[in-house]
Amino acid sequence: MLRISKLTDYGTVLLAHLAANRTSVCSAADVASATGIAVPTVSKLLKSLGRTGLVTSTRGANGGYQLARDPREISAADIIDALEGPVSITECSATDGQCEHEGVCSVGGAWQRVNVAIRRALDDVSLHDLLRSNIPAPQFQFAGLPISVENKRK
Amino acid sequence: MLRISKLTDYGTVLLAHLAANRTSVCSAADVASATGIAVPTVSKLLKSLGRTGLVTSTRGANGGYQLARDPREISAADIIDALEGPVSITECSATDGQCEHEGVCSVGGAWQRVNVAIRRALDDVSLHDLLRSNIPAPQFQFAGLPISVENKRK
DNA sequence: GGATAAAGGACTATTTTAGTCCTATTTAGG
DNA sequence: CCTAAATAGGACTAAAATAGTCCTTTATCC
Repeated sequence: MLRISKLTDYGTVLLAHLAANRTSVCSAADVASATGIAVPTVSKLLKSLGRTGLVTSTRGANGGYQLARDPREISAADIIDALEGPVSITECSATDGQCEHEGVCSVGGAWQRVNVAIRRALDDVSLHDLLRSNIPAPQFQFAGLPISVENKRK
Repeated sequence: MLRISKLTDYGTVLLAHLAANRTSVCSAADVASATGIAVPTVSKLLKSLGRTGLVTSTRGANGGYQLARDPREISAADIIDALEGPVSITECSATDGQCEHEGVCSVGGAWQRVNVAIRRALDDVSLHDLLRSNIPAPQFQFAGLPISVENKRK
């Protein structure tokens, strides 16, 4: 466990697509069909990424999204922060001083240091790095169109 | 976000208590009253920790739990593994090869490396380390008994 | 044999996450 | 200036994970 949410994982896929198409403006629908993730979900994610400044948006006809800056300048921590709020391994370390077990908790500050270590690991990996390990993925297609595999049950 | 569950956090507090009382056998009730965490919850956690070998248990009258090994030999990763299953930042990296987006996912292997970094951070911190940062905690007491503050709402 | 304590597991409630949809606003282009 | 194509924002629902409780069984001490 200790995992990022599915949505954050999707978000990374979306950013990867935008990074691979930096020159063009991509609509949510474009990105959705390219990645196989449902349109409403893509839309929701890109909105969040827009609010936090990882992508820029253009409204109106021919509008869409673009990566806001170089993939080297976007870290894994940025992505997680944007979609899940600030990285922090325990509740305490986020809203510090508010822990209900404060009087009893003998561990408190301990996790903070773990947190710093994790934070550093996440800061050190950029979107560009994430893309480099990209083995060009075979894509499921039918009649030339990528097939959405979302919502399939195991 | 990207946090450990509340139960794992509690688990660490329990282990900290056992570490501080290595010489004696502590019953679940003892630990509960010392930490202010509800008995059934403590019991559930200690059972899990027993199954995964972080604590040893003695059944019957005067039974209870003891830390299985030196606090230096128990890492944060061990604790998380015991209570949440194997650390892994995405679903894919846990049950690899089973991702439903496999054909479309261009990011896959990327998170794995982030995962390794996090894993390393968690392996490097031992229960003993967690205790060192322990500022002796003031405890809420009433008539000499520690007060459980669990289930208080904000 | 009775009391104490863990083992195991079933069960419920709560919270979080995922996913959808509706309405308003912005912009390009005929 | 009207229409179509987009994003913005937020309400809402459904599903899943988490937290927490309780009950029954088994082991051990005295």
